[in-house]
Amino acid sequence: MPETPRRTHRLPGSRYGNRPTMKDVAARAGVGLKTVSRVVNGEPGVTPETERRVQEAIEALGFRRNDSARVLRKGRTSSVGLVLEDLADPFYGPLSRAVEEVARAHGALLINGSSAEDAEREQELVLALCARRVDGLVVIPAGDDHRYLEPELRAGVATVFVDRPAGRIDADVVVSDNYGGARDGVAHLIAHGHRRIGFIGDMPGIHTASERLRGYRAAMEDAGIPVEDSWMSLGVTDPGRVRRATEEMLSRPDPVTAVFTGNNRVTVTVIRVLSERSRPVALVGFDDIELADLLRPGLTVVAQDSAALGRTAAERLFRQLDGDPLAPERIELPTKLITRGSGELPPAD
Amino acid sequence: MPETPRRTHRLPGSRYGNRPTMKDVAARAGVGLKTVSRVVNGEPGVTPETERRVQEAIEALGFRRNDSARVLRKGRTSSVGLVLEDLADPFYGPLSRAVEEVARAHGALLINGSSAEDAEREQELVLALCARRVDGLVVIPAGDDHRYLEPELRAGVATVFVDRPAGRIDADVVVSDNYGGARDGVAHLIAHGHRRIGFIGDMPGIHTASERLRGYRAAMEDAGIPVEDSWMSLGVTDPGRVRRATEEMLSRPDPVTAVFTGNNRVTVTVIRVLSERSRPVALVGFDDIELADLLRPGLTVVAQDSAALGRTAAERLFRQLDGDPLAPERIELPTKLITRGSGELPPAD
DNA sequence: TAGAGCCTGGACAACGTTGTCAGGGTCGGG
DNA sequence: CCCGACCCTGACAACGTTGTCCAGGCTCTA
Repeated sequence: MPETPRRTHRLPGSRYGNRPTMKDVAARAGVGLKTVSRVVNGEPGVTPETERRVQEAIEALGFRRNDSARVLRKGRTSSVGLVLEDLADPFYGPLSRAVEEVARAHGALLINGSSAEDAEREQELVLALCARRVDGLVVIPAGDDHRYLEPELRAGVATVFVDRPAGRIDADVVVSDNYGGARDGVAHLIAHGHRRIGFIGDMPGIHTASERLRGYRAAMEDAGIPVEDSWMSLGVTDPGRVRRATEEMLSRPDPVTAVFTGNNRVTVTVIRVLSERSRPVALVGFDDIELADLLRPGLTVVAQDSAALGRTAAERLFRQLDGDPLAPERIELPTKLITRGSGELPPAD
Repeated sequence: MPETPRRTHRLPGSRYGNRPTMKDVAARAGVGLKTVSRVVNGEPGVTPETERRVQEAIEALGFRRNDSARVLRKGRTSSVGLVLEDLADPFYGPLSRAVEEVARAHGALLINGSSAEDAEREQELVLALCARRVDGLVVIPAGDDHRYLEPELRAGVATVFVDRPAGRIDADVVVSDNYGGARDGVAHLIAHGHRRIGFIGDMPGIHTASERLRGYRAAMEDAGIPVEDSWMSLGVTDPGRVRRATEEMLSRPDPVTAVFTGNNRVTVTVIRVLSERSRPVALVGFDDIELADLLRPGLTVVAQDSAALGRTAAERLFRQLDGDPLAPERIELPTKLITRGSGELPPAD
């Protein structure tokens, strides 16, 4: 007695719009399934004549291999995830591109997303990427606790943090020398005769911000200059408040004669404020800015090489993936002081 | 006679680093596979007690659902691909971010890559994305023949082109009003008394470049000014050649008194050249530039809203995905003339 | 001409998940 | 007390691909 045929479980509607599968190709070419697979993957052991027939069928049907199934079988997705703060921030453009180029050289695609500086959103993104089984992760952390990544690390997801270190887990990290860069920048102002130097930066809770603040303090201390609280403005980045903070520093009885700004957003606003004033104020900013050389005076900056950050991180990632079980390491890239005028103005006392 | 047990086909080494599967979770929680699936997906029909046990096992094992398998089963990847020219170009930052935000609002991730203005690389990327079965594609085309996408379109991959139209296929496209913007920009110069106006732009093979050139010609014609060939420099974008072209226009017996630049890379170089000269030359550039207001004179530009391009394209994409079988359409977004000084300089005759 | 060995091709299981369906238990009503 | 309705749970197939293994046909040599 023949079994009653089991009802097929095909999904309703157009699954992938009903794309042809290898089975369809095989049927059309009159060969076996595996032979199609061999042709598609360029494996040896297929006669030219058979290969031609298969190619023809592929062409005719518009077949395209389904990588989801391939991934499921092979266990590798050939893709890496990049989580950064904001894709639209010009600082991250070269970084993303560098990661992409390295990934491309290793045959991998890049999936990326913006955390918008929100720890929860960062975690959500990272875990979504892990669920897709990206081979590796490059993360510019927003939060300060990454223990949620522990199971992933144990499972062998290669991970490299960039720009800021990971929180509460042991992982590779690639950062700029924020401390040294800020120290050099401030020392540069001191060398040009300044003693009352303002610092405007982000919340010290952010690693880069606190390192840069530390560099500022170190340079001042090295020069034997006691720092007054009123010279520092921390946790201030939106244009309105930066403007107010700058004006305050410049309007006191003993105004600062120079300003060191902790990141490019702050720098831009400060330039605007200073350009409205007649008395020249020296300025050195952390992070380079496009067209900085065209301003009058040219903008002196402590530049980090964001492409190098991305490239270094991605290369480290693929070394992990290539099997070396490397001990987590902290890699620090140097910054570069670029003098263009604004940092060389003498104090207007 | 008992069958000899078939050799298991487990892959060598650490597949996904041997991550736990639902089966493992089920075993540990002492429940069935499907029950775990139900808990993971928040489906109804599980008693709180059972759910608790499952959650516990998930936690203990560090289980994370494998989306590759899920995709294979469900036929939707919840991801969209974005192919652009260069992730590092500031013009594309806001565009990418906008696409990402729309995708996020629809629960999708963004996979993106740079074509580096190379048609072959564009195709390679697009097809790789199709193999991953992205639900949709946003493409800034590098090539001018997209017939290779026909099978994909038939298979139901939603596709929207941005910034430039697709070549030789019928598809949605979102572009800026390049023609109108350039015409307005040049007309603005004419209105300020200029008659000898230079144009420096990309190869007319690139759609945006030819449209902007067309706008330039139209404005000149509207004003009854015959255009001399020596005023136009086409297909020139690298700094060295732009510099030479600019200097040439300015050193002839009858030098141009104003320049219209066809994109931001060109604009930047021209600003550098002009800033070295004593005689003021008016300038209007296509594409806005950060800090354009801080230059002296401020830079007058025809600005496109790159975030709006991305947002519009992505929204259109998801409307396609939500089922409306929309007829392919061309959507044109307006540009905006922003006057800041450089375009209002009078001719120095 | 037979046997050994190679080459090509195909059958089949397995990857980890979800949809379908059926079994078993509980509860309430007749 | 029995039956049906309902709820929870799990067995099983299927998604499309690739790795393994075997069969059959061919060539080459003795």
